[in-house]
Amino acid sequence: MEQLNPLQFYKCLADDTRLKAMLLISHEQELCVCELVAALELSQPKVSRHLAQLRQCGLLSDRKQNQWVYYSINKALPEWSLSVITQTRNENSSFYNDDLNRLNAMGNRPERAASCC
Amino acid sequence: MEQLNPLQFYKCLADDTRLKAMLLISHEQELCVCELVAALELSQPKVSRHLAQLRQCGLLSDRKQNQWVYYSINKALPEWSLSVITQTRNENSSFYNDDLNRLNAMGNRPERAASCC
DNA sequence: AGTGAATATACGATTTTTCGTATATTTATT
DNA sequence: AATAAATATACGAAAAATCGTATATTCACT
Repeated sequence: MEQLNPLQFYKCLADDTRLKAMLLISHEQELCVCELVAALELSQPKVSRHLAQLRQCGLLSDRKQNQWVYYSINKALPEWSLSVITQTRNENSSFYNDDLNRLNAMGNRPERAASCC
Repeated sequence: MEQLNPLQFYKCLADDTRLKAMLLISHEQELCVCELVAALELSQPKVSRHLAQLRQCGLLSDRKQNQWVYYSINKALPEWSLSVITQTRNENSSFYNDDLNRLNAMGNRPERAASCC
């Protein structure tokens, strides 16, 4: 288990698919693969591959529920990197706005189990 | 003249030479090419090429003085990106500390003209 | 057991990025 | 004018990243 270094962090953000996935997940708290496939209009293997890389580098966490895998921002990330993600999301909504619209227009989105209570 | 988009910004940071150059320049206000060559222990064309890319993308400004070209963080960058650079510099000093030591150990550094007064 | 949906992975091909080396340009100095 | 230092650029080679396609895996449902 090694500490995230800034070069590895920025390499993860330096790809259109990965950056948009990160910003969408940050905006929505968590998303499953099929939701990202719909939002980004990309093939399932492409999206899955990039998510696997983000998870391996420690930027994303995943949880399985039924047949779905939900990805979220890894809360154990260093504070500076969480802050970078949040600021990028807040100040660049036009960069991923079309994707967000497609996500909201998507039918048949999987239902989350209530987290508790 | 087009607006910096976050993907282009992070692509610029996703290279060891460019990221370290950015953090060192941010730390030192401005540096010339030969200072970065000494600090990073890299060839002059390699450093020059990466600095040209950072300038073309709008991350750096340059000014010429005598035979030297000084690079500094472009103050016209969007606030979020300036903040990302500053936070990355403040929270990752171990990433560029060896380079900073070599810079400080460098002899014959060019003298800056007093900026004014 | 069989089917279908959601996800992950393997592998070769392609594209993109980076690099070393040589050379051009500019400025100061002799 | 000639030389040297600092910097920039060109170009083909090498390395790295990405991709499409095929296929494997897992789980729910019948």
